[in-house]
Amino acid sequence: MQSPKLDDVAKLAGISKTTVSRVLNNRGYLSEKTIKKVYAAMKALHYQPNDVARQLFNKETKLIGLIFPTIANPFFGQMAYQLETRLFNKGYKVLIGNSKNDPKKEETYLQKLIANQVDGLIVGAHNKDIEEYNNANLPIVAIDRIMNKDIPVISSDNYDGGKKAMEILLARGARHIVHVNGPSDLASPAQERRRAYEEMMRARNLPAVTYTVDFNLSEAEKIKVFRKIFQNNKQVDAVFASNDVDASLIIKLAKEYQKRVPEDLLVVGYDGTDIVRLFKPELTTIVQPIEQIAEAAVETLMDKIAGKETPLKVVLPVTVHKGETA
Amino acid sequence: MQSPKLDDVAKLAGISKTTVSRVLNNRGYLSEKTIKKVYAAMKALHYQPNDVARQLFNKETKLIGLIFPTIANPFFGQMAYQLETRLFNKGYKVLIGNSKNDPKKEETYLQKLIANQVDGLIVGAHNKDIEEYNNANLPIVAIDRIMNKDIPVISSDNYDGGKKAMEILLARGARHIVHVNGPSDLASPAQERRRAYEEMMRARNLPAVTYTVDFNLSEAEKIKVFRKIFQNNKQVDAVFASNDVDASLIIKLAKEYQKRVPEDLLVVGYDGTDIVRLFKPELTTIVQPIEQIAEAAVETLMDKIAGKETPLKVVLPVTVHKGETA
DNA sequence: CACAATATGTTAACCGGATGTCACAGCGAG
DNA sequence: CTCGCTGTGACATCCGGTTAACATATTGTG
Repeated sequence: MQSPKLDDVAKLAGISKTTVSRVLNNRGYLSEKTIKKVYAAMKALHYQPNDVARQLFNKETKLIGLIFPTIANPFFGQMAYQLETRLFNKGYKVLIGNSKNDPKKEETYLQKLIANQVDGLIVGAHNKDIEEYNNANLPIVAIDRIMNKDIPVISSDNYDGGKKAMEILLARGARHIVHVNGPSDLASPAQERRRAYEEMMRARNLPAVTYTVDFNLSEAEKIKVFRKIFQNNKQVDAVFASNDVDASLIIKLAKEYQKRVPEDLLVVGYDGTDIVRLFKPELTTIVQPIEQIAEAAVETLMDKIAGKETPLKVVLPVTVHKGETA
Repeated sequence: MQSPKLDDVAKLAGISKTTVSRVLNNRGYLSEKTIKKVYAAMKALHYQPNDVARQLFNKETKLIGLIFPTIANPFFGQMAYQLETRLFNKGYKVLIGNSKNDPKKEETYLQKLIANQVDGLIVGAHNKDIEEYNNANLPIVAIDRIMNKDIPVISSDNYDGGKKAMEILLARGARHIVHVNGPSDLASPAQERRRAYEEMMRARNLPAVTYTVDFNLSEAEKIKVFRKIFQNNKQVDAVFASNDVDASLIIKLAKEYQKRVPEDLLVVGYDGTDIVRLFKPELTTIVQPIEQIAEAAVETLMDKIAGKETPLKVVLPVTVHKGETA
């Protein structure tokens, strides 16, 4: 009851294994008659070539590994979807790993993917100090994360995103603006938003207050941090959040502290996925060009796999989704 | 510059290939000394065993294929995340495929996954008439989709979900309730919601009006259908939607037709993902127990892989998230 | 000292398919 | 008739690791 092999097909078609392989791979001289016989036999047996055997011989798996914090988050979910679609069109399959909360998981994932001989890797996970990437003799592309000098980083224009968010808030008269960002020791281009925030505050002689939440924190833990925003900054009149999930949590919390949005508190989010724009159109947010990022990541990875030179940095423009929260 | 092999490790450790393999697989008699030597050599060479070669010999890949319409949708994104997490803990990797809009893509995906020798499959895609599943001599579990008599279906209690939604709407005095569901020729347990809807309407001598939208339709196409709800049912005072995305679209449209939610129009959604409850807490929705579904799907699949008998149907309870839209 | 248990090596087959080399038959063209 | 192209087969080797069979060397134990 086990699956048929090349030999079985050959026998049924009354020809040799070699010729069947020739048909499958379109090599050498072949007559119409044999080709038809082979396909008929394959159909009759429901023959599916064993890719594992091919992969071993060809040293190419047509597999790409994806490592993200969690595809349950709409930003990464949408990103993974876009990447998968594009990779599929190029004949690749996608092995996905969620590393959230767990550098160890990221590490074992990386090992497993390498062991599984993936042809390349696209990484958007948020953990620190993963040594293995350096020894991974493998085409890698990073999304919104700086890994090492050899790995290309695809990201949106985080500085401009920060600037745009701040311009909106300042134009609406906010002065006590609080910023939320990831840990500053995590090398991520998202730190550029912080730079934009701090520079623009400083230029106006306003105090810059940045709260740090690790992306991997649980909702409860994040809320703990966000409470401090309200408790320690009575005058706060605006928040520039590092993503839309955080922005939503902050808006939820605002009610508890008797702050109406947007009357008493302006909020700008970040990411602007389709899902947020559908579910929470009132949220003003900086929209990352997910499709373009995915496109650039795949193209860059394909180039690396092909052995071509690639830019080490691709920066794509952001846009603004104007809602009512700012 | 290519990756080291078992033989290289053996040479460096000054022992034979066989012994290294023994160390790796923990078989036969081994001395502490050799074990250490082997690990030292592996570390020195950055040796990673080639799983493809192992897979070929063992006829087991530790790969599970996932086929969903699109993980960009929060329901499937969260589901995929939960599945992946559980499968990872059991030593499996996950190959993911988004089949949206495209029966052909589902078919080629299925073929590719089979060719890649996945050990099992979890399918939640929404296409019709995919023959290949029948010949796929492979452990398969379906989520919210009826495939054939041999494939177990994991789903939430759709009839009860429909009933709960209707009870909410009827209790709030709605009488002209419109239902949105998937195509009735698609064999899905979600049709049970429609049955609950129609039975409860009929029991009250109310006209049952069900609109059909294929899950795979684009937003623009869906909106076209939803407009008809308002155009053809001037008296409509409630909508029971088949998912939260559709519910959101309908709420958006309601404004255009001068219907306030919930004063003029009640809306109940379906799925109740974490993301919706965060971004749109005001939406009343039937919450599917995603974690439990994922758990049951993985357990069932593991049993099938182990050759055990499994139930052909697992039904899990739904709950209600009470917002303000109904 | 003999015997069993422990530790390691050698060799070869195997997983399923790809590929290169030879051999050989049929057939049309020159 | 011979050359060269077309079509097919037989065989061996390779990909990288696993495993069974068998041999051998080193210990420890009664």
